[in-house]
Amino acid sequence: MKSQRHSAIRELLVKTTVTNQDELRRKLAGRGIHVTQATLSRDIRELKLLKGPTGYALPVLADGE
Amino acid sequence: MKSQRHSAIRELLVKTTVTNQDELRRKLAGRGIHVTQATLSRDIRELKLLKGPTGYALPVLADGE
DNA sequence: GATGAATAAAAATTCAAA
DNA sequence: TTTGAATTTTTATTCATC
Repeated sequence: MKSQRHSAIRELLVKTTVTNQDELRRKLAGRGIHVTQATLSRDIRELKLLKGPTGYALPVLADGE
Repeated sequence: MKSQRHSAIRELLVKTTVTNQDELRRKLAGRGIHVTQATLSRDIRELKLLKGPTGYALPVLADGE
């Protein structure tokens, strides 16, 4: 289910460093969530993640977002 | 000169939206600064730019950075 | 609508070379 | 030490399928 995967991604990002989508894929797989890179690319867009020098990060959201 | 190009990049980012490195390259070229994608990839790292849903953005820097 | 496989596009890196 | 050309790697998209 997508919403659970999104939650798992958020958690991973606050707890660990995620450098690229394949690393994210492997970390999710370690939690039993198996998806492909294409799906993670879409998730990253939907979650509005930022990619910076140290990897992916959660955005600061305005009220209501 | 790299430092001037970095300044130009910062200016472009606050004034315009830059979606990808080739667009950045073209906008810099419009200012007379001609470099390749490889150079811009390095600049982006050096400037610690973030890439988000709307394009590249300047980072919020801590004091002293 | 959500996903994967394949592909295209974008970005990072390597390897000269100045 | 900075850069470009070529290459590799990573990410986004397309095109089916469920």
